[in-house]
Amino acid sequence: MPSIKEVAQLANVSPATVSLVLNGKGNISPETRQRVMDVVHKLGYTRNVRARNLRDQQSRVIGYARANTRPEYNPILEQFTYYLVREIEKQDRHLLLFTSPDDSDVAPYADMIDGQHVDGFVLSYTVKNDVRFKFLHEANVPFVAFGRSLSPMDELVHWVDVDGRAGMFDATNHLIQKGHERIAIIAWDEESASGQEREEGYLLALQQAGITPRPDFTNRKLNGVENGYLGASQLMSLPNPPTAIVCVSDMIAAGVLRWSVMNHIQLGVVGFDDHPISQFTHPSLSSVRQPVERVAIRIAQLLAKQLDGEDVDGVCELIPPELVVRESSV
Amino acid sequence: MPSIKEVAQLANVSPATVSLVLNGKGNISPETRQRVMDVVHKLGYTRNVRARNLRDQQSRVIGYARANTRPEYNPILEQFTYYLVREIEKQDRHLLLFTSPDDSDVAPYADMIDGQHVDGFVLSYTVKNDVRFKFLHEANVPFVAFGRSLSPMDELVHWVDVDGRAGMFDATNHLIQKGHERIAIIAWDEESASGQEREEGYLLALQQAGITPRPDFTNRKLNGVENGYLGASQLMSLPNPPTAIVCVSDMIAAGVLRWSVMNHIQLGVVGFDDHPISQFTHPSLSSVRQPVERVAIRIAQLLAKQLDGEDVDGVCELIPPELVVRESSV
DNA sequence: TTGTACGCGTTATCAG
DNA sequence: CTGATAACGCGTACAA
Repeated sequence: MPSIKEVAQLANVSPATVSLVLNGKGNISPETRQRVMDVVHKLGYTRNVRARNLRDQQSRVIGYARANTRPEYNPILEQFTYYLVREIEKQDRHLLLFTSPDDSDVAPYADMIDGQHVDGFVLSYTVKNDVRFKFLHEANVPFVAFGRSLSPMDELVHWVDVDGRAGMFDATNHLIQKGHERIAIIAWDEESASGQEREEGYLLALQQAGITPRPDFTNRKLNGVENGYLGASQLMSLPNPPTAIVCVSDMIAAGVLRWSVMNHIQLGVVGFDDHPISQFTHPSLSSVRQPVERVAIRIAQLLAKQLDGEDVDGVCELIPPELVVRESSV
Repeated sequence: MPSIKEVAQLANVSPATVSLVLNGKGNISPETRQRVMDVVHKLGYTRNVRARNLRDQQSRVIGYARANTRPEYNPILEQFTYYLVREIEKQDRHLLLFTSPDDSDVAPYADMIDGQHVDGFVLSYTVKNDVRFKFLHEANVPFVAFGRSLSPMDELVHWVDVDGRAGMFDATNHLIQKGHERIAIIAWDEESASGQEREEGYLLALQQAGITPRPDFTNRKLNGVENGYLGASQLMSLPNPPTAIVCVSDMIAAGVLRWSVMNHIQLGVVGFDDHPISQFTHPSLSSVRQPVERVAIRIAQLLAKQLDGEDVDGVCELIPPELVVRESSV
């Protein structure tokens, strides 16, 4: 692996000159420039990124944690990660994956900072009062979150989120338009920031249609197909049961669908995420599609701004999702 | 961020001494050692990993590419990535994600090597005669592949794979035991190494049962639920159509299931991967479960061996998968 | 254009 | 036997 010194020797110039040529800086005569470039090509020289980063006191690496508390898999985050990497590479940065035993554990983040492995972070799976927001903000480490903490910290930090309230409002409203009046929801536990948003959209749509929400129509479950099945069976054994169910995720919705097919009871169902399999469940599942690519791109851009020192505090963006209507809600 | 120099000054020793203490090397008196450690703790000093890596000529980072030619998502690889990161962290290494326009494009790999971002690679989505094998082997860069190339290169490099032949043999044999005689397969294109293995298992099981394979019973599709649907409709319009279909992936199998439900035709179906949704399709899907965690752990270990210089050439491992029987094949 | 110092930790060499 | 000095890895910025 040739170094800048070898190039300098062969080109009869100083290492400094080579550096300037490589970076298009300084006043270098065309001949010298040419001579240097020739040697660079002949040797197949490529700059040692690590040396440069050491000097610049940066790593040009972004950290992104995968929590292991959620073995259920998440196609949204998988896509998100892909788009994120792609956008970050445009900035000549890279994405480093690390694990976190728990989303509310800041220790792995501290380790990454102390080891100076990363210049900043992307967070996902945010929860209410997410401790990472406070920790990273106080540590003065750049980061952008996919999702909010629904706390005052949201004013101070950078986040991009899908407007779950609008999405669930649309979903619920769509069912109302189809004639449903008894609409239930299967939501996550109250700790989930995104879950809470989606619930609010549901309630809002009911209110606007003059329907009084029934407390027993809110069923809380962890994510998962089996939990959707369970939730549906619980909701449908209520007196005066719902005729339609909105779900905070397609996994849950798939379980609801499964229950309705098994029990031969027609049910309006709308999910959330537009999971790849939604178009092929039976019946196919109406869902709220998250604009994952847009989110990833914006996050990468906001992070780059911070990293490049253009910081303005508290930039945030809410991106509206899109309702995709299929057989489960016609 | 305190440096080793500051620690040295406060402890009244030289930076070298601090380094020796930190690494438990050299002959340092207990008092000096204690004095240094006290200052280290007082300052909250952590070693600058980048400086160390520059000196050691390594990055302690493993590269892993995500190809963007396959927007369909893959829960197996998502899990795989997670387990991989976890195991690699035990080695004080990290996983760097990068994108590749195409699995058979080595340019992104070359870039990562030239930039000295990584010490080695993990490959997945291997294809027949995978060009990356040859390239990385010749470049003398350590790597371990999840999957083979079904070429002579397989003898020279390191790979770990799930025994798709055994898995598909079991799946097919299971259907034969259930009384099926006309069993078709929906496979991938012939470029896919893992796809070919699985086909062989299918053929093997038929042969062993004395069933002559029908060429028109092999249907090739790209992965995806919609393609499974299409494949099923094509196979089922053949004269003397199959009574059962094995599929190289659960995505494809889900499409087959969908077709069979829509057309009210009972069909034995077995998929491959044990996708999380398989237990909740209607009917639930029998599938071949990949031991992803074991694969990831072995890959990380084999890579570590190479990186630590214990190289032995051509270590490879075939790990048997497990058939999970559900409603679609009873 | 170039010499030189610097970023930071490690290790071989050398002095006490 | 203990610990300091200096060179090294490599690229970049500033003064000359």
